[in-house]
Amino acid sequence: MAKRPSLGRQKIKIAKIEAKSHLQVTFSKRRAGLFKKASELCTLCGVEIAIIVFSPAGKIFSFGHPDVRLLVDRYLSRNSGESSGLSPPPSNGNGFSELNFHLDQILEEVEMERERGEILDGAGKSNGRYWWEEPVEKLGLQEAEQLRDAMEELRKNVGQIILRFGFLDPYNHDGFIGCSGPNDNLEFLYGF
Amino acid sequence: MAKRPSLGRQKIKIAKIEAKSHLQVTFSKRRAGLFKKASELCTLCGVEIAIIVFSPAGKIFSFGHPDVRLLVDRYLSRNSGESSGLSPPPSNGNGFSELNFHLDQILEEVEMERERGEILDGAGKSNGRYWWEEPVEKLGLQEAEQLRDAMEELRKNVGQIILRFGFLDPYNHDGFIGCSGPNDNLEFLYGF
DNA sequence: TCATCTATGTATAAAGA
DNA sequence: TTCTTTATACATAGATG
Repeated sequence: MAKRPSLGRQKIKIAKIEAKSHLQVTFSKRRAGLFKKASELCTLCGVEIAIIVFSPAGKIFSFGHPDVRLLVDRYLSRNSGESSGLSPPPSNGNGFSELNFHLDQILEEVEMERERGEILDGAGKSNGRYWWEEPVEKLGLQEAEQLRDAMEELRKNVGQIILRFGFLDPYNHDGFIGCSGPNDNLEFLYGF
Repeated sequence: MAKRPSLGRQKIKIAKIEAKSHLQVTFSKRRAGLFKKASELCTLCGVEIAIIVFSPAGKIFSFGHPDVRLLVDRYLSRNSGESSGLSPPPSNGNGFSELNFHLDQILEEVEMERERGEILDGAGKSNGRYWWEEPVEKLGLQEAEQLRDAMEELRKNVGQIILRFGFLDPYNHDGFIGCSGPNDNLEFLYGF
């Protein structure tokens, strides 16, 4: 009788998981599950959702539809009447600033994808500072190169639009309006 | 074989619910479920989570452990600082799904800008559903048209990339991986 | 609207590859 | 270790009060 190939899902107590390897697995699974649920809720009910998760090491994972910062800023402005001062959108008083910020978001996304491709291109080196960091990438090299090229093309396209409208400081090629500087993409390539 | 008192849970397609009463019920249930999942993740893994939900009517629901405002401020300071990274994308453990979601976000942004142009085109009737509708009147019509065209071009560009990599179901123009399109004004009427 | 019930879909804890 | 598999816990669609 009864030699089970698996015990199946076991009931667990909702309390802090102490075993680190176990915690890491659970975190990854449940984080994915949480984001999926949020995504479904967005689609089913036509709502907008932002989720921000800080790991114990202070790393950030976020989900946002249509955009985390957009929703966060709206949340702050709703709850404090005026802009809280912590909220990024620079107010130039002409309406362009918000649009500017918005496009900045797009550019950031594109830039991240482009850099992602570059990272994939070169031998990805893990910084490995934390025990939960997972050094993995599933994209094949060829796919990564294609993606990088496609993203580069897209980025140029966005850049033209932005330049056309004068959204960027012409003297600062790295500096986008809202945020600037290269981002640390390693965080999002490796878990937690 | 007695008659079943209930059919039990039925499988549903993840697409926008059109029936308003049904939508309301689903929203309430799944919102509660989402917050519960977040709560469990906080406890199990010792992470900090903030969730902000905007209903189509603009009503805000939020979850935060330890506190939404605290986490939001931290998130913004992280992302505004010159040294630290930008917001990481949602991490599903699958590289492609992450990328897919990212491109979805980009598409979403572009789509919003495109609609912005259209709204501006058709004589400024602002119903205040989106953040950008307030300052929008300050944009000149000519600028708006330029923007619309540029965004349309960009959108096509993104679409090509996505199709090239097969990220989207070519037969389903609404169903992106992460989230679906922007809200219609239908549920705008319902108070949730 | 809001809670409850039931049957079933889905997420996931553990173990295996 | 990362990905699958398995069995089960949990979430929830639809009906009902």
